[in-house]
Amino acid sequence: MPGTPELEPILSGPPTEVAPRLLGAVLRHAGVAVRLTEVEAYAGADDPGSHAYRGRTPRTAVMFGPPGRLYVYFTYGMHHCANVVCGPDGTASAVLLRAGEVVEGIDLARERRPRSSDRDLARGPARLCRALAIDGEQDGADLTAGPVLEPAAAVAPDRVRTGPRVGLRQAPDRPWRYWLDAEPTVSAYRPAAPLRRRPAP
DNA sequence: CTACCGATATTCT
DNA sequence: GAATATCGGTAGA
Repeated sequence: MPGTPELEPILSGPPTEVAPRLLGAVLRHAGVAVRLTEVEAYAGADDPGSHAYRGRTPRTAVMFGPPGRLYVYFTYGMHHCANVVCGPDGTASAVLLRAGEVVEGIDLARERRPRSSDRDLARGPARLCRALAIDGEQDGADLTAGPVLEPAAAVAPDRVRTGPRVGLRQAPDRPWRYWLDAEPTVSAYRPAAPLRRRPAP
């Protein structure tokens, strides 16, 4: 189809290079468009924080496939989160879409997240999926056809900030979270949940 | 704002 | 049995 963006140059290379390229890009699906303001890199076999670290499972199969697809997983028994699978091929690397700003279809997004402020509509990986109506149906979707990813011009390097990934106990030393400075839609940083003991009987 | 808690599929121990 | 790439509600400072 004419005008379809060419994703290959954007998604080739290690996830730590792909992630900052995705900042400012727009993901469109089901009547809503979100401009990405925060992402995280996951490097597959060498990365203890990655779902792919212990090898392929039914859940993670898409990450082991070709780049340019969406990896959607279901977690905590109720939420979906979306990643862009990137290259090089066979490495199971991906970039988690953590947050963004709704730039189109805001009324639809408000319907999908009724008690949310506009700022919070896509602030957090599961909220972003809800606003875009992304769920398990989109796992493995081609990003030039299903949910559509529209790359942005590279943002100024001094607008990109990095820090530790959110909610991970593993590999906290890798500052692989990337976000745009001074964006209100960037999600709040939360360290990994501490171990919680079962209450006494 | 921080802190806790419940919901509960998938995966691992 | 227990942890997890989370969120929304509630309670409190």
